[in-house]
Amino acid sequence: MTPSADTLPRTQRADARRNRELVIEAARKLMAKDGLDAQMDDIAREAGVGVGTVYRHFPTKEDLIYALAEHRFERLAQFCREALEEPDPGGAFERYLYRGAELQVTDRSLSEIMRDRPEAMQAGAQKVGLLELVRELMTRAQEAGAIRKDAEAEDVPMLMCGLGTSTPGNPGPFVSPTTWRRFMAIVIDGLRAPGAAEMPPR
Amino acid sequence: MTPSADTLPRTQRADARRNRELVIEAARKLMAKDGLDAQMDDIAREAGVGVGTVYRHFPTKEDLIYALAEHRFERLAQFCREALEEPDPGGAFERYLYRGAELQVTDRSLSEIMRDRPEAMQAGAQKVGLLELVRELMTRAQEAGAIRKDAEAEDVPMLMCGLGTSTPGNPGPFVSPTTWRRFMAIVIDGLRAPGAAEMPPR
DNA sequence: GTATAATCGGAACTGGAGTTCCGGTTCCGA
DNA sequence: TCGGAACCGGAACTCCAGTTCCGATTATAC
Repeated sequence: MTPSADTLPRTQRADARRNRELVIEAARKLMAKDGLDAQMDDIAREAGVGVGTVYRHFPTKEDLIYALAEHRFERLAQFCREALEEPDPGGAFERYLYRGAELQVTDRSLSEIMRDRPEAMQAGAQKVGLLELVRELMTRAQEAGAIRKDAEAEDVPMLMCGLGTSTPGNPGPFVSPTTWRRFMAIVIDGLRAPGAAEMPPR
Repeated sequence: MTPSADTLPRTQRADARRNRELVIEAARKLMAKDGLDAQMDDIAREAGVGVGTVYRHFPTKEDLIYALAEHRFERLAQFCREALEEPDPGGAFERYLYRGAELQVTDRSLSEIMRDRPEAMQAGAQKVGLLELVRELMTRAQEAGAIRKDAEAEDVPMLMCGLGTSTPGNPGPFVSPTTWRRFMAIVIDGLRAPGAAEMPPR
């Protein structure tokens, strides 16, 4: 009898691991452009593998979306960690919002996950600890008096959801930089305001 | 020879006209609940007619969506006209934003049209003159010093697009009242701010 | 009342996207 | 080097939602 009771190799084969990465990368690229309804066949082709291979790693398209969600939220978490290094709390928080906004405007998959896949979003954000990171960033900014006290970390996703949506002047899936920057300017001023408009408790 | 050169009746048959209304009303109801991918068969059943009838009035699902868009934007236009009656310009504008927000949160079709159907939105808004109405409402508020001068009517749809999107605390298609009211409080404070954050020109 | 053209209903058709399946291929331990 | 388990590729299948089509029905003019 071999040392291990179950003879299955603990780690998957090298090519399988590599292919998994190729698929995720292909999904990231295509879904950034076409949104979550990029087709599995196209993703497979982009990755340079067959559809069968995609389905071995991700039994369902939904599973692939979950994996992608985690990947994208990890990116946002990185932004948070970098912002936490900065000395100025208010500026750090606002800069994070801008970087996040830019990512969301550039990547359809991210905004569609936030819009249409609450569970995937929840799971992905949970896994990378995004909410806590944002909360820390925000609390600092509040203690520095940079933003209103009654705002909370949970408000951020809703504020950001408005990005990545088309507007009359900007047909098509991607909004122009000036458009979303105007939006962000208003939101950030709203966050700086000392709560003039009464905000209902969460 | 009959008085009219072409013997075709100028108006369609009474039952046809009635059925057209029934279909639009059914689409309004179902798409408010299920979004734009409510199914044609279900809409027909809800209207109490056959699918064939739906397709005679609206050769394509897209055509039905266009008709619905116009219907929904007409509602927003009504809100505008009512707001224009009010004496206080700032309050009127803010009240309009809240009524619009509530409609958007209640009606998935409206937010999905604004998100995913730029042309239908453009056409519908154009037809009911919504942009001009909003502009008038906004200009008044600006002249009264209630909101920042650098905001424009075209910014409104983008601000409103964020509504009707799910957030971690609110899975499912509809957001809770407290959630969207928090969002609106921040946006309105951002609109009241005298432009502290630099806003790029449109 | 009757002719007739417009309208209706819904079964059947169609195309597209997710998923399955299995013969062929490749990696890895012995 | 060699055996075999794991993995790969992609044609084929399934399912579903939009659309078509035509015999039955009904409103309207005379």
